[in-house]
Amino acid sequence: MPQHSHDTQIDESQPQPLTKDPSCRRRSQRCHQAILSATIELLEEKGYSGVSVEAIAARAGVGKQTIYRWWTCKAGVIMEAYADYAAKSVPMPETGSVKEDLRQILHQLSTILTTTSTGAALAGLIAEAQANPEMADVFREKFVASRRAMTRTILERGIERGELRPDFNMDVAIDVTYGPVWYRLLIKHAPLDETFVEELVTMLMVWMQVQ
Amino acid sequence: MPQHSHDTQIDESQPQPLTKDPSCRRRSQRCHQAILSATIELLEEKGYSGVSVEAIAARAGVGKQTIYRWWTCKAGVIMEAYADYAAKSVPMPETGSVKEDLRQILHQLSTILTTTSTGAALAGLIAEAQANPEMADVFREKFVASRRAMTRTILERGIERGELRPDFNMDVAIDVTYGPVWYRLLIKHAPLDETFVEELVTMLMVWMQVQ
DNA sequence: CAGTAGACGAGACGTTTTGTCTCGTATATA
DNA sequence: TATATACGAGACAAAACGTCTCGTCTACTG
Repeated sequence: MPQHSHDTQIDESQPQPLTKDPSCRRRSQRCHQAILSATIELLEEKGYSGVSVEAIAARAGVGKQTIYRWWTCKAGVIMEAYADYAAKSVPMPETGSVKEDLRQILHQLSTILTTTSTGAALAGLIAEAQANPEMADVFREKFVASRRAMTRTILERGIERGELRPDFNMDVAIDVTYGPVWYRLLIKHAPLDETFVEELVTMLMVWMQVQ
Repeated sequence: MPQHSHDTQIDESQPQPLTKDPSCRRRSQRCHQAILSATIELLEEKGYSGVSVEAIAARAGVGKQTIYRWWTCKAGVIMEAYADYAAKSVPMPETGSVKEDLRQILHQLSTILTTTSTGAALAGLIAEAQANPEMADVFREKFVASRRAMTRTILERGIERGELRPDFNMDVAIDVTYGPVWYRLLIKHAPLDETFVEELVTMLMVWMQVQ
C-alpha cells in the first residue's frame, strides 16, 4: 500500500501537485465537500484576497490541518473548488459554422466570468500564479489548455470544410480569441458584454475566413 | 502652507493616491532615488513576490518609515520605479502607415516586457491590482490608458486618411491589439516574440483596412 | 548666525497570515 | 474487536505589513 505524500517527501522531481493523494479511501467526503463549499461562499462574499485558510476551516467547521493534509496551499483549494465550473462550462459546440461555434464558446465564457464568482476566482488565481510557477503550470493545464484545445479543433474543422483559410497562425488565432477576454477581466477597463463578444467573433472571422 | 497628507486624513473622497505629496521640498532626493533603484534591483534579482518593503529599505540603506512616509504601500513604490520605463517607452510613431505604426508600438512593448524586468513588474502589479481596486485605478491610468489613447489616435488617423474602414469598434480593436500581448505575458503559454507581433498586426489590418 | 521644524536611520511593536506540529477523539477497515 | 489514521482544536514559529517612537541631522527662517 503506498504511503501518503505528506509522510515521505516524494513528488520532488515532478511539478509539485497542489493536492495530495485525493484517492485515499479514508478521506472524509463530508469534510472535502464542506471545504470546497466554504471556499466558494467566502470567495463570493469577500473576494479572492479575502479568503484565508483559517477562514475556510472555520466556515467549514474543520481543522486547519485537514485542509493542509489534502492540499498544499490555498490556491489548490480554490482551483479545485472552481475546477467543476470550468470543466462543466466547456461543452464542445458543433453547429457546423465556425462563427457560431466561436460565438457560443465566448458567450458562455464571458457569461460565467461575469455572472458568477468564477471571474473573481480566476483573476485571483492568475494573480497568484505570477508568484508561483507550479501554480501557473496547474492553472494553464486546468483552466487554459482545454479551452485552447477545443478552439483548435473548431478551427481545424473549419479549415477542413474550406470555411477558413489554411494559412493563418493557429496559436495566434487562439490568443486573439481569448486574450482580449482575459484582458478585460483583469484590467476591468470595459465590460465583458455581448457587444464585445460579437465584435470579437466578427473580427476573427474576417481575418480567418476564405476571402 | 498645506499640511502633509500623512498628518491629517485628507484624500478620503478621491481615489487614494499611492504616493504622498512628492513635491515637498524637504524630501531627500538621495533617499528617493536609492529606494527606486533598490526596488528595481530586487525585482530583477528575486521577482515581484520576492520584493518586501523591509528588503527595499535595507538595500537602499534607508529606514522603513522613510518609505511609508512617501508611499502608501509596496505597490506604489514599484509603480513609481517602473513609471519611467513605461512612459519613456511610448513615443508616438508617425510613419504614415497604420500597419507600420502598430508594428512599432507592439514591437517596442513586447521587447520591453521580455528583455527587462518590466514584464515581471507589470505582471505582479496586475496581480496585486486584483486585490486592491485603488491600485487597479492607478495602474490603468499609469500603464494602460496612455497606450490605449495613443493607439486610438493612430487608428483615427488611419480612418481619416481612408486607410481604415470607419465602422469597426474602436475599443474592441484596441483590446485586440493589447489583449493577446497581456495574455501571453500573464499565462506564459507561448513567447512574446517577433512572429507573434507580426501575425497580430497582420490580423488587425485585415480586419480594419478598407477591403 | 542661531533656532526650529521636520526628514532621516534604526528598530521595537502589534497584527495578520501561512504552514507545521501535537494533542485527544472519532471512525473506518481488517 | 483491534488498530491505524483522519479528524477538530489550537499552540507555535516565521514572515511581512504597517505603525510608532526614539535620537540625529539638515535645511529653512528669523
